[in-house]
Amino acid sequence: MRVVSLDTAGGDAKVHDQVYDALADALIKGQIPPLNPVSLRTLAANLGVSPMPVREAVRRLIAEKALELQPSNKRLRVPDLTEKRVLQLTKAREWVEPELAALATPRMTKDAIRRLRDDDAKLMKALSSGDVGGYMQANQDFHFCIYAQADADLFYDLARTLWLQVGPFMRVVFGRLGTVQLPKDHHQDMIAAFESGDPEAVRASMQSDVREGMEMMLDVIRSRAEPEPKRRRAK
Amino acid sequence: MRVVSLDTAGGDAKVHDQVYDALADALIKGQIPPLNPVSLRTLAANLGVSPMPVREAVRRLIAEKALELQPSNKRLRVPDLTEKRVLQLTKAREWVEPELAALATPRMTKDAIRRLRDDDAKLMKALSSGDVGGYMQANQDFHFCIYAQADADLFYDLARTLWLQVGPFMRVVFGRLGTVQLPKDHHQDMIAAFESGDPEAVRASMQSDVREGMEMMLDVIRSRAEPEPKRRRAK
DNA sequence: AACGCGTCGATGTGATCACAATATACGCGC
DNA sequence: GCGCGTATATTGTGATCACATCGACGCGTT
Repeated sequence: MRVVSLDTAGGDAKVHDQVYDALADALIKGQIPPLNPVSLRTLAANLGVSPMPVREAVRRLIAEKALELQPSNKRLRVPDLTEKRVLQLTKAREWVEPELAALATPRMTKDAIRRLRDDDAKLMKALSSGDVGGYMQANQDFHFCIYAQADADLFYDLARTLWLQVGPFMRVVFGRLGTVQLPKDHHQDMIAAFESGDPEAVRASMQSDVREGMEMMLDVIRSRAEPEPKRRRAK
Repeated sequence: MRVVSLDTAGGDAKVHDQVYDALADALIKGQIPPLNPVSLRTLAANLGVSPMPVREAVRRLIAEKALELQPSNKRLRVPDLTEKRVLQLTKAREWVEPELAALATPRMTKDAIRRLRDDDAKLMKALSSGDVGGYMQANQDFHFCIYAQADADLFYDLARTLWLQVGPFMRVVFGRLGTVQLPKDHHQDMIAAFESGDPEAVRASMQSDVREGMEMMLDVIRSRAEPEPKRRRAK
């Protein structure tokens, strides 16, 4: 199964941007597991383009730490997460995402709030049916629907790069825990806070939401004495 | 005068990394003014390499928003700063850099503090002699000497990308204000706080330092009704 | 002298070729 | 059967070529 594919919609979009979007999407959804090797030519062949635009997309993802180049050998792969790194990612997410949510609060439209309810419904549905992919998609849609309203592109992009780094690991977390024992999210509280227009309540809900998610990830990181060296190759 | 040059030291460092370092250094020091056009081939010729590694370095800098591609026409240039963007950069810097300083506090070695004193001395010297380049260099050394001690690479890199974005504009600020009427920095307070090992005092000093610098920048942004369309080409 | 239009040059982008370095697979010897 | 060295394949990197597109400049006309 190919986990990456090109969006063949727009005609004049740069190829390397399409490749970037495809790769970023696959990463943020956790479709490419940590430590999974990636090669320029293989990707290029799968996407039906020359290695050139793939190089540019990959260079960009490396800059965002969504991919890494192994030091001695020069293989390209999805980075692994250390405990130290998770703690930093947690701190960063606990700052930007509540900030974005607070900024978005006075700008939330009725339509956006409706989309939030819709996304949360999809999320609950995916949760009860054990659909990990659907859960991650709905959760991502929920959060970034909020962040898009904040009108703060620098913070938005920062949040994006942070999700790009935690994405591959979220799938691992669900693999260990399953969707059954997920703690209750704070989406309902958040929606209520949006409707009453209380930025600080929104901020608090978002921070709890982020914190609890990252605590789960931290537990998984700590619990793996040694990661199984089994590597699946996503092609 | 060529504002970018390759570090010809290490032999096995990738060329595109050297190009990146050279460009990033020039940008962070404000040696390339905002809106200054940049071209792959010109840079490649100046650096004595093929356009290929320059493309990769530039792609990385675009990802970090240190360079931008004009939308309709496809020229490459140093981004301009809007008021909205400065406000976001201020918020971000006021969070990461005090955080880094606080993290660095218990890890500060005698040697690092000595370097701080040294950098601050250079800074004062450059200030009194009106040496803008020397001032920016010393200020950068001072801050990143601290950040390097924090042992938090995610935050460190974030601070770096933020400086990359404000760098070109700092030079503009000094061009408007001159080095004479700079407000007193908080470097002395900070050094004292480091020596007494008080993270919160360090954090407060750093935040004031960042805030006042960014307020100066914001004033300059606001004061320019229309920027002079005069563009110098740095070659 | 001012304006319009066409040409030329320069730009970013993509494809292809070449190369050194390394991982992987294979086969030989023990 | 197992260890190890060699050979092959694949990797990322850099250079060069080709091309569509846009800006700049100059010439011509009014």
